[in-house]
Amino acid sequence: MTKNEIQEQRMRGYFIEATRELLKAEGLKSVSVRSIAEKAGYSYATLYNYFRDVKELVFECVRGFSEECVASVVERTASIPPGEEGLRARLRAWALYFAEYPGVFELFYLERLNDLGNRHPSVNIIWTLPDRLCAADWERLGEEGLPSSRAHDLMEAVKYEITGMLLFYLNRGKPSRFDGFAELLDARIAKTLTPPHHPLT
Amino acid sequence: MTKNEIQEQRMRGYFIEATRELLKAEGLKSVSVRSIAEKAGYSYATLYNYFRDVKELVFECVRGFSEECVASVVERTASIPPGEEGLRARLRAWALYFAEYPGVFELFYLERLNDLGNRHPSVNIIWTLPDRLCAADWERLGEEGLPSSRAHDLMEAVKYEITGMLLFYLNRGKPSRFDGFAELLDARIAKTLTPPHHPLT
DNA sequence: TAATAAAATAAACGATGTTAAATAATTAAC
DNA sequence: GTTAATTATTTAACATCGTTTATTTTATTA
Repeated sequence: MTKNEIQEQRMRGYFIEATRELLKAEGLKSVSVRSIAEKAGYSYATLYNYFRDVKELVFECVRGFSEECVASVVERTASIPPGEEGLRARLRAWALYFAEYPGVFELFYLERLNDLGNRHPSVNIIWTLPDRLCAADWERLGEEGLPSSRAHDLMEAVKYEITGMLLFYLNRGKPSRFDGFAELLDARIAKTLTPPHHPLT
Repeated sequence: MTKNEIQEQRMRGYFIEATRELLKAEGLKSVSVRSIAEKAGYSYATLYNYFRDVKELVFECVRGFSEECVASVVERTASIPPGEEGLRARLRAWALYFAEYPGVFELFYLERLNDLGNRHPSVNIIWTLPDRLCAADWERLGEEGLPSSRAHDLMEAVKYEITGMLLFYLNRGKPSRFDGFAELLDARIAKTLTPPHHPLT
């Protein structure tokens, strides 16, 4: 890495860090090219020497937040060994990270990235985040006899379901308080992972 | 209704209809107080004589779209009697309405309504839409012996799950094409409503 | 018809993202 | 080490946005 590249990466880092702080503390609504530049200590026009536009900058934060989320989940569930209980706990911790930082949820799932195209790397980071968190749990359940196709189905179901719950809770106030959300979250994870043996008809 | 109230309702209707058309055709990004007013044939300042702000106007469209969605689902599934098959078909048609009109999805689930508060009537219209669509199906399944608590759980699961799927498909390009989404939708509805008798461990 | 009330609009404000021109800082050449 | 060229940064400007205030037009009433 040449001298100029080091400096360039440093400058990008200043802007990215400023954006991260704004996103975490106040959410997307308070992230503007001017507020970022002020926090970074530069003029807002300087930003355009290091990022194509403000959307590129904002989505540069995805990787960092995903790593932070992984760290949060690992720390909160370190004592729980791989398996069914670990799976539930890690899915729960994954969801609670977004409930704690709604601005990160906005960035991951709500913010449009029209022109960046949907092949942007951040989309895959977001999509595969829960899979990475629970890989060991599914592996263990596989060793215990769970077919991998069934594992895949369950993971898909619970991923979509929790994302939908977060959407309603954070964006539509359903449920209105955190307590209600946490309760609902636990109940739904349990029921989806171990559905009762009771056919519809 | 007095003469003035009639005129006021008419004026509100002009703006609401203009907003509806913009939303359906081009999505939220092209909805602005100026574009609405131009389509309605008035100055943009006139809008503020009939709506507190543009968010109030935009959310006034929710009821109309929800009725349109109901009509679409009813029409597409009229021949299917209440029961398990009807349930699947109506949930599918509900999701496909949003896949067809991504702008309506944005309005229903993505657009913030910070200041309007989360007790706004549109939130309940949105939340209960699938319940109203499938009420007869659940009723029939109840008559056939399905416990209402189980029905409630399944409906909750499938509502969150489909919303999550729509979020990923419309906002993150997962899956990238409609075919993939429709296929995934059918598969997930079927699997969630009739999970296999196979415990995790 | 003239005075008054109401409705519609034009003008303006502050904030947004972005670009072009102008200044400051750094590097290269001598 | 001073000057010229290049690069980095900033100021100024533009178009667009939501909203408010002042002004003009339209309708109603005396």
